Amino acid sequence: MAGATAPLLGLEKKSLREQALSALRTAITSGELEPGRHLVETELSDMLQISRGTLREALRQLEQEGLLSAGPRGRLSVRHLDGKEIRDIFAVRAALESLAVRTLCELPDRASVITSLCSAVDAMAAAAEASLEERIESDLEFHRTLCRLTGNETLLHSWESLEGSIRMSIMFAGIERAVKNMSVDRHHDIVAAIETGNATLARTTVLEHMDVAAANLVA
Amino acid sequence: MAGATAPLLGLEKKSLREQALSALRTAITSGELEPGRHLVETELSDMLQISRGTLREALRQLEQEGLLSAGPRGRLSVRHLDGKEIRDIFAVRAALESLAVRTLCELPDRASVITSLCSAVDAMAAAAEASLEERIESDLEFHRTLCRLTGNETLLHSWESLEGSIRMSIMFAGIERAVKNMSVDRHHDIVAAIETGNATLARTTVLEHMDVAAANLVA
DNA sequence: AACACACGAACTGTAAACAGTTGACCACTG
DNA sequence: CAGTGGTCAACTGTTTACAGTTCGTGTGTT
Repeated sequence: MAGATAPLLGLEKKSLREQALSALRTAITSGELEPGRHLVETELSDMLQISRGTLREALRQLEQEGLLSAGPRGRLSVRHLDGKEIRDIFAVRAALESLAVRTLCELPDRASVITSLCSAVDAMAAAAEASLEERIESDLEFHRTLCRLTGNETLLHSWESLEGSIRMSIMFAGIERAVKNMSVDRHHDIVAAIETGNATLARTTVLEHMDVAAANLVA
Repeated sequence: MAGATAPLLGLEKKSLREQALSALRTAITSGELEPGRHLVETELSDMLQISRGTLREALRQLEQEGLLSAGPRGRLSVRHLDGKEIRDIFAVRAALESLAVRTLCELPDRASVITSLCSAVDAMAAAAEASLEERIESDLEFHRTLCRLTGNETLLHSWESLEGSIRMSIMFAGIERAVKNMSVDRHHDIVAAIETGNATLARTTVLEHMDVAAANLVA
């Protein structure tokens, strides 16, 4: 997804490392691996049916994504988030997304951008009655799209580096609380603000959205 | 540096992986490994005197830091930056540091923060006549301190993830150009803005600083 | 009963070997 | 001479084995 090879054919053969990465990410952000839990390399490599070397590469990546925290002797454990950290994460997220909308506002032709964003909002609306997980996915997809459309690869990459932490925040706070932030209207406001081209307005809208989201999560 | 073990004693025994990481980072950001160059694992592991397994862990991290880009079949090469990417990187950096100063402005007791920042500026002043490399270091140290003092670990981590890219930008543009941004006055302005507690002013000061910096680099 | 020491299990750090795939070079053929 | 098929070397993905370190545990002594 990051700097991936173009899948010329629909077939995309993922390496074992990537499979392990996805599996672990899911396990952590779903709470299957509870926060604070100590991870034993041999245990995991047995569980995932891969060798330790391969596993360690994946663990390094998760560590950098902030899903794991390193203990005294290189011992890894699932990161534990408290309220302050969640607020911190959302503050950084707000800064990034605020840059995103500002950039989008300054774009010469916003028409195609608006179109893409609208379809993302529509996807959210369509998922409104779906499972909680799917609603979260469509919400994150909207915000990721916000970053992607800027064409700023660094911005997108930074946001994606934060995505794991965001998911952990949601998991930690409980999905029910998180879904309160998924209002379609609220997201439509963001798109509308971008459409006007008023960077200040767009920025304010995003910052408020994030403030509310963080407040809902830690409340 | 990131989530490192507390070095209870001054002695910090770095693992081979961390040593390799530093060595590679230095080699890349110094231009010793020129942009676009293909990296061969066996070659590097020979050069660094470490095994491939250990090396690969370090490479994953560098990849995530944006210093390496992945080619067709997992082949890594040193990332090549163009003008747009440099501007993009500095836009993200600006967003992060702007959050930093805003946070610092809202801090209850800014006195100790100001003290720390002043000593960082003093360090820059002291290095004003030193080598170009040292001036760059003290400059980056100042900005890193900005993020660290907020107490927002996520912010600091995000900034550090970007640090490699920032160094590459500097290298790519040529150190001589980069040093133009190192004016002590300019940094003192930032500290002064924080001292007033005026978040808007502080933010503006940082954004301008970054704009100028990016402009100098790609000019 | 408390302390000291030694043994042992559990893990991480590191190295070396194996397997599979791709791309290039070269000979052979129409 | 162009095109084709095949062999070979280079690299990455992955696994297995080994070394070193730390922490707990149990035993023996005072």
